[in-house]
Amino acid sequence: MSTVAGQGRVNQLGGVFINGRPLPNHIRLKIVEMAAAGIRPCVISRQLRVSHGCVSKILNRYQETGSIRPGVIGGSKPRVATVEVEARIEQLKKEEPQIFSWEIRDRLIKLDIGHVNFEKNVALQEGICDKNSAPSVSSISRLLRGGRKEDPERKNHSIDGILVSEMKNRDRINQIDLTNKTERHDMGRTKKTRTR
DNA sequence: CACGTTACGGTTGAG
DNA sequence: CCCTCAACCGTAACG
Repeated sequence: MSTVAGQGRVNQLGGVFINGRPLPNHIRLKIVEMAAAGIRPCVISRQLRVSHGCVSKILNRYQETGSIRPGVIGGSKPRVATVEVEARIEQLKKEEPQIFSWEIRDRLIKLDIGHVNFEKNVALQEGICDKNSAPSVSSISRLLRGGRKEDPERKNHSIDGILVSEMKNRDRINQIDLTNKTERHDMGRTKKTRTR
């Protein structure tokens, strides 16, 4: 194990942390275990050398989600471009090869006015897309530039799976029996040697 | 004093 | 391949 140590810093309490990164799982677990044992947050903070703000946040999150894990970092929201919209983008480009991406976007927005788009409405209701509901210019140009590497069929089920599992977790809040459950959900964090 | 909240400087990753 | 940018991070400090 590389144990690359990363950029470790030391906080006011003498605890080690990596700026911008979540606290390691074992500490998060410890925080929740101690709280479950009736230990006050301020004591947990001092003993584990984790800022009280962080203890507060983790405990709070655990109460409302039942999960020890940090939130999902990075990435971007699901594409707002539906298959319909994508088709339209490609069509516009074919009809007028010299057209600029921003013009396509512009037209997309106009075309959508007064035209009820079911897929779009669903996306809006689910907060997947904003009031503009038009793909970004960069997204359009990338698509046109041959970026076509996205799997054709959406795989929402995986997301659903995650949400469902978190919901189940939530049900366990009532009976905190961490003493023998040892919550081991360390999903393999395959370090992919970033070169950033 | 305990602790909820948030500005800040930071990282991540899908698009 | 590189860039963008919104989502998240923990600390420090305020109230």
